[in-house]
Amino acid sequence: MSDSNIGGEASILEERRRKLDELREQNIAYINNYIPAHKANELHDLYGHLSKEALEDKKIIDLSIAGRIVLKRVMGNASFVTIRDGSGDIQAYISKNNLDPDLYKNFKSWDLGDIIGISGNLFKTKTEELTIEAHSIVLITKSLRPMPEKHKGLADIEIKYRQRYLDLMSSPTSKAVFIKRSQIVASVRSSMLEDGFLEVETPMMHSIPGGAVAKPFITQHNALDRELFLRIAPELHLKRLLVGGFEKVFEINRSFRNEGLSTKHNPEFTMLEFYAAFATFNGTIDFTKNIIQSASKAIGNSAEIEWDGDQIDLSNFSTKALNDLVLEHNTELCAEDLNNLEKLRSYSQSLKLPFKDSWGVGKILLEIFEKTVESNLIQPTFVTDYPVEVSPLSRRNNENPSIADRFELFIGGKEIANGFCELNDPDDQAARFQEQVKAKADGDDEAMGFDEDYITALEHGMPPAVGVGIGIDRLVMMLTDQSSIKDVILFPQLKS
RNA sequence: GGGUCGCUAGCUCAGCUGGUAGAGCAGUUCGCUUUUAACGAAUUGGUCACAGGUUCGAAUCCUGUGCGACCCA
Repeated sequence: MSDSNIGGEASILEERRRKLDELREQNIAYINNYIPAHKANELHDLYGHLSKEALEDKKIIDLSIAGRIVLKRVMGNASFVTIRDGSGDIQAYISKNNLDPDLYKNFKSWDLGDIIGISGNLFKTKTEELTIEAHSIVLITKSLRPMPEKHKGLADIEIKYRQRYLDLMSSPTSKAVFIKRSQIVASVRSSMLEDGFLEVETPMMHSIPGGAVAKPFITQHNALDRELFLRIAPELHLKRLLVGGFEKVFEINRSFRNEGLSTKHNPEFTMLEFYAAFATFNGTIDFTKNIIQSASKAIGNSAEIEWDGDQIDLSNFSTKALNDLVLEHNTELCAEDLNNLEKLRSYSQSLKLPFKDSWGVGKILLEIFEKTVESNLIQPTFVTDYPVEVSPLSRRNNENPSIADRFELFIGGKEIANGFCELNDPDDQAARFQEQVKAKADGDDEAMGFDEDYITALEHGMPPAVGVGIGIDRLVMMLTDQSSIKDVILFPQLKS
């Protein structure tokens, strides 16, 4: 023990190592053959409702559980410990009377964080708490480092993310979010499968980044001596599958975008994308709504949820055209202004929006929409009639070729889904790629490249189709009332 | 990139207009056989993020750096 730090961190660790050394000497360190027969919550579910007397009459004996000591109350010759396993917490009563006296003495030196096994009988204390009366106990895994503070838990947000296991072991509410995330993904997946979609996996390493407007990560394939890009979206590969004859496909997996970190953006994030041939635009809007409602139900939410202080009614989705919303939230503009480039330019400058000479009416309109409308769309709203200019992969509307058959879903002021009728005219698609290439040359590093192979695929004929992308991380944030994406991703990207 | 706030014991946090560092938890020791953040007694533990400056004297005031959080772009 170092003289300079008696009682400090070093001595805390040394004290626990000393205890471990004793276990090693007795050959009982890190034992590997303890298989508990029960889980904490299973016992609560089966017996929690019984009264103290009824439980005594039932004589529930020979139970065993294993988990981490999270609370410990020693009273001379008897003690209570709270054990946390994968399912939850349960209390155990450990009395010297029921154990070898030396074992009880050893038990008193066991620490918070140690993983132990307990077997015995079930009873209720005089305050009616379900408790295991221990007849044998065993220290399964010694913990050499102290757990987070037992009342307040982890306050250091960086440790919470970098050492997520500490957060999970000490915060049941944090753990619950990730359980719900899993249930949401499972629900989304079963919505897709039940509707006859085929789950597929397409490449994450692309030769040409495409399918979205974003900066890619660049990586290097050594043997091929070639640059590759981490995908920014799976879209173009999924649509190649429509050409191949799969009519309903989906993928739930990671995409990567090389942008800053924020409470709403993680560089790697999870998306659902699905494509259905011969589907209708309105039917797809309806299906998207159902996916979200089912996922919310799957984690036990009611129709009304709270997100970031907003009350959101998930039973009521509305549909509005983008132009109507822009007019509604910008009373200085009239309908004719929305086709007037000069008017829109001066208006967007008055809002101090970014601006480029190359931008047409559509792009400026979208900037105005994002600035003045988006954050107001608290209740679920499908926004339709997007400009073609900002929808390089969408089919043109039959009546109005300057708008796309496209929708975006906003809830809580945030974009949750993006869907559109897919462009399957290879010549139109080639022209749109050409415009993207030009924008890239003009310095737009988010613009797409020209994907010749994809054009070839379209030339073979892609059936008319509708496709949708749903940001799973944001969906989980919404359904679990989290305001930071870092709280729904187990190991979020952090600075440095 | 700009602004605001933070960094004190292993953990969670106090520490006022400058006077030389505190509590709770955890640890250690003792007592206690139905506790509930168990309790009671004692005790250990600090390069006050780092580097300068002002001052007789700096955790505290000033400057810079690092790390982090939030807001804005």
